[in-house]
Amino acid sequence: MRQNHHHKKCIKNALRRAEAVCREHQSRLTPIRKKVLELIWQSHKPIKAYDLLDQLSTDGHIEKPPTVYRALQFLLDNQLIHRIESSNGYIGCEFEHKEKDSKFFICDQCHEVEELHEPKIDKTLSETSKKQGFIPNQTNIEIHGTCAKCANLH
Amino acid sequence: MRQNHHHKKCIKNALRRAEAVCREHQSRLTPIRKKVLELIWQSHKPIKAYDLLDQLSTDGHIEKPPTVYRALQFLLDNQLIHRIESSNGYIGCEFEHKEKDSKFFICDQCHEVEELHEPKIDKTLSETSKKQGFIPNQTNIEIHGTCAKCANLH
DNA sequence: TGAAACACGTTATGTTATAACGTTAATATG
DNA sequence: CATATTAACGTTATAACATAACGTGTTTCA
Repeated sequence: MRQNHHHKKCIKNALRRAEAVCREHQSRLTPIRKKVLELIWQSHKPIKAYDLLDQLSTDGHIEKPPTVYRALQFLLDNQLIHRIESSNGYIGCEFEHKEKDSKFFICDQCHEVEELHEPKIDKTLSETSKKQGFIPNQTNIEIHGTCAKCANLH
Repeated sequence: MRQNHHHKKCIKNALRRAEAVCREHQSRLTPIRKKVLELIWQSHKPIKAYDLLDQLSTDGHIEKPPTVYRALQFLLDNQLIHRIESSNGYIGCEFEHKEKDSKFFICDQCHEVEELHEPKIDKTLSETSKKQGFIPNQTNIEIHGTCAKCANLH
């Protein structure tokens, strides 16, 4: 797991933030939504919709796709998770953003994902947009490669 | 169409480049691959695999998915096209790159896509990667928004 | 000319996602 | 508090995107 951090804290933080956001937006963190968010936060690797579906299902009851896709949409809309386009996966959002941008380093060895926030990048991109007369609404950056940890293992 | 350019020239250029690349790589621009590349270059909007499939099919003969996906894979491998991850579409590659990176402005109004090449961005991203100890292999940037032309129409 | 590699045909299936409509639960309003 | 309204969820079906696996034809080249 990335840099020995206290992962339970991550989950707790995520839930706490989710509750705050929902309070603010006057929306509801229902049991399904909460459960999906927790499952996503089990790791820093993207998880797929159908894997979530499996984990939501029990012997007694198999959840159907719309259940999980609706929860995912809710969490996306509230900026609590991100979608990784290049792998159809979903990952917890590490920061509070105003913008809906998502910017990641994605390790192709261990599959961990790290969100990046580097004002310089935002600035450069926004300059380039301006130069072209393009009005950006949502920026996605997905950088595939090898993370520091995997690189150090050779 | 973007800035009244000579679109037939685009297609011709693309084909010419494809032939050169294939010669260089000792690979073959077969009729199917060529046809797919031409279809992709019919516009500067991403086209989807199954739309290509429809266009490849005739009254007499319906092409099957592997046909088009194989051609797409070939063109991707040879950096003649890019995949737009956020819309499952394919678009002609406007520049000769060494890197497999793909960076786009995507207009959500008219759906035209413009490839961006801005060394400053590359530089900033590579600095940020270095700082994190991340070794990038492939970078995808997809900036959704409104293009200059659509913005000027209000 | 025949072996090897490459490209394509074909069938089947896997994976990802949404439409549409009915039911239940939460919230707001008189 | 009753009931209207909206939000959330259940359920069925199907759409949209993509690949596995295996057979056949074509090209290349020794």
